[in-house]
Amino acid sequence: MSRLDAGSRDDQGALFSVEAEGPFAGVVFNRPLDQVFSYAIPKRLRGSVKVGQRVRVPLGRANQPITGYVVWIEPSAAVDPGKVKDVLEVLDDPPLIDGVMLELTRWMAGYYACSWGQALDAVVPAGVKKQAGTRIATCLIVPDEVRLCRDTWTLPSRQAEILELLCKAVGTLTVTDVCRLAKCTTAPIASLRRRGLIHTVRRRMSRAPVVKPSDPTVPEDDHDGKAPVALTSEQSDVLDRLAPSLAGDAFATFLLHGVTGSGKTEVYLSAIERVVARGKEAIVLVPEISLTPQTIRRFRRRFDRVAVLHSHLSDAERHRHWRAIASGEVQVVVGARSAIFAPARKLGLIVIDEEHESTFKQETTPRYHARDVAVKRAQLEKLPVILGSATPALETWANADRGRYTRLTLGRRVAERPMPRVDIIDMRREKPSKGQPAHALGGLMRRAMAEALDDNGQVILLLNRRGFHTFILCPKCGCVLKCGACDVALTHHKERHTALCHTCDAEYPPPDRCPSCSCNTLHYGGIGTERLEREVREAFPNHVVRRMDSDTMRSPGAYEQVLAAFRARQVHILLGTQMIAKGLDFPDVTLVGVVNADTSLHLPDFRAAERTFQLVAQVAGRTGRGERPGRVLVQTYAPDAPAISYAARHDYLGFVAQELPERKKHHYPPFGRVVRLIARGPIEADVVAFLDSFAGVLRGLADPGVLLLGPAPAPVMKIKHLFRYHLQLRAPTAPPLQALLRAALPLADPPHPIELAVDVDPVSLL
DNA sequence: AGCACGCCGACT
DNA sequence: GTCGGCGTGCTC
Repeated sequence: MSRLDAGSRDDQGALFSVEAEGPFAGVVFNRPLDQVFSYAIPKRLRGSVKVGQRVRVPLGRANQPITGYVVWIEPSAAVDPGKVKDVLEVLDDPPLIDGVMLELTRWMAGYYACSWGQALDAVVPAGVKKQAGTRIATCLIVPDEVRLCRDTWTLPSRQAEILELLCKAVGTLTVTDVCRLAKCTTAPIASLRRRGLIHTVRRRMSRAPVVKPSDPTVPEDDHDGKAPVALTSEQSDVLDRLAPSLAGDAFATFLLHGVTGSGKTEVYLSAIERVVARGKEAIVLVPEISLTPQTIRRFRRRFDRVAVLHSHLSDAERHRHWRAIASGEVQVVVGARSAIFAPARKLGLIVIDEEHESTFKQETTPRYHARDVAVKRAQLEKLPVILGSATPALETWANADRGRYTRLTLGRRVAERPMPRVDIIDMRREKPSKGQPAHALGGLMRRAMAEALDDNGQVILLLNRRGFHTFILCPKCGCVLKCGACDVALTHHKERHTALCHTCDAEYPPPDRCPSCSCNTLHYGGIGTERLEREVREAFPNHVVRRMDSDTMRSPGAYEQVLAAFRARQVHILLGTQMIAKGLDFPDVTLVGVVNADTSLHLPDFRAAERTFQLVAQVAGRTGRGERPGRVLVQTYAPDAPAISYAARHDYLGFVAQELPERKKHHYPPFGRVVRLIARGPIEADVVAFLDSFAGVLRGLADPGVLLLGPAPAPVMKIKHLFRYHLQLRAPTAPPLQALLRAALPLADPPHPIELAVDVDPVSLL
């Protein structure tokens, strides 16, 4: 796009002869308007409007002022000169967005079917847009000639004092600063100003930076990530393969396939060291759940200037980090999904850890996948990107097979530690004793836990379901209690004394009568983490048990506190949802138990098997990480399901070999692309009618290679009183789908209040 | 997406 | 006669 660098030519605009006053600014908006609008730059703003800034401009018949992004500067407007309006105001200086980000967002707009302006708006954090943590202050300036001969005037004492203060101050002082320092009102300042001895400028300034005390809950005595450890031979082989890319300026994508415990992080750190040594910067994306103080410390120990972008930063903190990164003060940015848009200007490397994680996919518009955006950004900036995982997404694996990504393998754990032995427990044979409520833990699991604990080991138990009972059923009429707003079964949370909807968080008093037939024989069933915790406490009364799920981890710092206690061996059994499955590294864990491997296996989603495999393989990797060997027990009712049996053998390749043909059969990724269109609205019939008619439009426009399925009710039919229907478009490659969306979406006109969402490369089909 | 324009129904 | 319903079409 030669137009993108037109910004550098804006002062030459006068060379082009145009009838209206040029140059013009091309502006896009956070609206579904797929056009770039031209605005004239008025004389008073000549030279100060730059590409990548936000501007206020009038739009529409009412000339409503609206904020837009300048995407280029052009010598002449491509529309009727009579229609062109003036830019009203420039909002940012220096510009927020650089040329690479403009190109990246433009690609996102095309790929994810939104407008350029919507993509841009999603990339800039709210705190940056609001300029949080800054305000416009009146600064007091002493002209040099006054400063040099200030003794020549005789002034009232207050004014003399203030003038002296201003001359000696390092940096500029504001009116409020002076009032505070000189303990005076604004009156003497105003007098000085009237005499012409000082003048004022209005300037946007950051508020006094808040000094944060270091977090006392974080223990410092950690063993991991001290000085660079000696690399294993595999690690240094991998690094040798990466070396040319780390030293050069070429686009390359690497898949780092490393089994759990093989030391992927050490490879990242060493790779980053090399690009930092060249004066370049790196972005490291990790799933939000991995942004623990431990991870962060590991990076801070190796690099002086690390910016960490959590989801819990305040607007002001986020703004400060953004500015620090943009001004080159940061070597390494570590963050979750949105950190891929960090405004690093000398980027040399991008790392995506746990690249298979679905949290990299944004579930609101624009529904981008940070891994795929990362690869695009790397391509635009000509730099290497490393995608790391023990269980790569099948799409990534296929890209490596096709030669688009370079595969690097860490097949062995560090220190020659063996992979833990995994045993599958067929729960169909573990009969509960009659009349007793079902137990979460079978006899084999209990014995293994007792052995591990007796042997001074620690235990991790995974159960991917929150709550006490997971359903409430009426045996008389057969109905399952559902949320009033959603098509979702309620979960009984005993501690909170509530029946909870996990979709909309609505709380109901736990009923004792069936709402439809009024019988009082309601059956509470199913086992969640809360109930598992009680069972474990009863079975192991002499051991300390801690539960980790989003209910117990509500207060900030709770997560780290529990992990610190577990590390200090004050806790013997740690149980929880998938938040305990990933990335934890505790050397004394000798047993991992998967309480129910089947929770995600039967979901109506083509990735159900892949997810189950990943979860079991990841949690299995939490053991055998120290001197002592580890063991894994997996309870399941589907011991023959490939997802489970291959995970038990640590056999990623075997799983892939069996799963890929299944995908191929149905033209699912990686053998084709999927776009999902979701319509939602409060009246079911209207949603159906709209999606039916839009499906007709799509059929009329689609070329023969595109398969259209639906409309059908979404698996979760109703969320927050809104009925959801969807349809799927599938094609062997992306371009026909892109073309279809481009042609059809402008014709989609969902009648209010129906909304239509477009999900390109959906990660969840629920 | 907003917003104005415009063309039809029940009210001072 | 006019206030206001929301269908249509445009936005530099």
